[in-house]
Amino acid sequence: MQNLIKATKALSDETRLRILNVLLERECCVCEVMQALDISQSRASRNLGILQDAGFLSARRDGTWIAYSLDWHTANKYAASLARLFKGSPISDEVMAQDKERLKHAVRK
Amino acid sequence: MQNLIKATKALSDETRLRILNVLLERECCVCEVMQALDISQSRASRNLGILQDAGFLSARRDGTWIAYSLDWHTANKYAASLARLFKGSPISDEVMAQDKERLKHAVRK
DNA sequence: GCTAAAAATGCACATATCCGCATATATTTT
DNA sequence: AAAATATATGCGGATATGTGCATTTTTAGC
Repeated sequence: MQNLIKATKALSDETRLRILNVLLERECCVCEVMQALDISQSRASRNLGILQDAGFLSARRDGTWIAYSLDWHTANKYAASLARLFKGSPISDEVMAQDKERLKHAVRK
Repeated sequence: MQNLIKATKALSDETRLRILNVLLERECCVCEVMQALDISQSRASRNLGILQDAGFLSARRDGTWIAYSLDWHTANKYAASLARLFKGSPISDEVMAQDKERLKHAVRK
């Protein structure tokens, strides 16, 4: 039950849904998430951490960067189901659209 | 997006998951939920209200009682998907099992 | 209308959550 | 090893959430 609570709690936040939305496009490092969502570094990092802890994301180091991506084979089966649900019916929303647009121009600088 | 947040927030609480668990068995009034979960009246009522507001439950008056049940045709499509997910892989858990056991002996008194 | 029973709600309190700011940690490059 | 860059985290403050207690609201039966 705690796995499910952790997964749904992770999804019940606008910032984190927006992060999932951009990660659905492609893997991102913290600095790209910052740029796409136009939020602070600590905010991006913390929320990525929460999503990872809940089982939604996997991370791999890529040089100086840490690339986060959706984890479709997570140990948390609830996170897996929820992520597939999210992927299946992505949110059409002005904010989400803007995030994706900014993501196109996000760079690892 | 707010609908999804409301739905996942509603699910991210142990009490409310336990309520859904017993409602998966059969429709219940507040006093039956109280007994099944062994919680206070206000706690049962409030959490039923939150689940209803999020689109998971429908309520109908039945005499003195108000019978709550899972709403499979809710307007909140996210709640609908999540409820089906929950139904599809119910939580096997000692607490949940106890709740269902107590539900058997719950009465409208 | 009055009483009894079920359910909802105002209030107060404890705890949890989210964020910005500043700082710490980790990795690469020189 | 020092500097630069990316990421993580401790801390404090504002807000949100969950609950119990007491009270109010709603309905049924008389």
